[in-house]
Amino acid sequence: MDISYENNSMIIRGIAHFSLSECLACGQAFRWRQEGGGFFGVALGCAVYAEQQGDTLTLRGVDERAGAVFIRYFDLERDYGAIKEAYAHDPFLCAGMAFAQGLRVLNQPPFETLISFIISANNNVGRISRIIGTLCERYGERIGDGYDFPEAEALASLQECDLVACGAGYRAGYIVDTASMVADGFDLLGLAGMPYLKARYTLTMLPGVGPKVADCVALYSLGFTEAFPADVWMKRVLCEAYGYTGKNDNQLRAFVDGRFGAHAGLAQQYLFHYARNNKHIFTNR
DNA sequence: ATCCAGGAGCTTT
DNA sequence: AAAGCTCATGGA
Repeated sequence: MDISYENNSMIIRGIAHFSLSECLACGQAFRWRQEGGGFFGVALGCAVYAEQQGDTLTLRGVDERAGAVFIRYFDLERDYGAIKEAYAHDPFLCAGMAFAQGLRVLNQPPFETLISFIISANNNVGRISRIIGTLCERYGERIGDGYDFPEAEALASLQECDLVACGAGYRAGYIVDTASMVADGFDLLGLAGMPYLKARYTLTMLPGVGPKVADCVALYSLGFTEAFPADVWMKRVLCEAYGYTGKNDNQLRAFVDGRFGAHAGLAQQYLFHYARNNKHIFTNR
């Protein structure tokens, strides 16, 4: 992998196992918009136009100062080839990895991830994106041609009705209350230094955050690759493709840990994307 | 019209 | 502990 900068652009050449469109359109990030041949989005305080040609990724709007955090954002320092080899014995997962060979798990800002996945509860991707977009336009900082995700303090200062007006529905109260706890000192970043299970449990102290949303935050923003967000689709996969018959959260986690191990979250991302785009393989749908 | 969506929280067995 | 009910909203 070779990194260079020119004209306020970051250019990363020689990336293997990477597809920009697969990474940005697989339900883990909600704020990138397809535009021309690439994607526009505001991330990490930069208004970015991202474009991929072969094994080269160009990020317009990212300079040397911001470069390193984007390497991490796209998870480009991780050896996905080695991880795929470790899963080569699993036929169903292999089908998923073959279906989206360039899928990676992004590392997004914790507060944005937290609020986004509180909104995701009992909701669909299209509407989740629309709600978050409205939230950013109304309460986020203007950056270039877009808006950043609002700070915790900004959301904490709102009333429930303000978030209902953004389309958040019954989750409006959860958003205000969770944002207030973060603004009031709940240490989101500190969770990354805890053992996974402790971080996961601590996250569920926040209103609107249960086991699944906690796993999304752990996986997509805190670096816990063993976290395995289990939504309705993943449960279909586990039951129908892996013979899972458990009932509660502990049983599911034990099953997943034994089956997928330390990179269960990455496996989950391949499986989720594969399942959502191949609904015909499930009987329960 | 009815069902569903990257669930969570509260109430009832 | 485990199963059941409800929650706001828009698209299919």
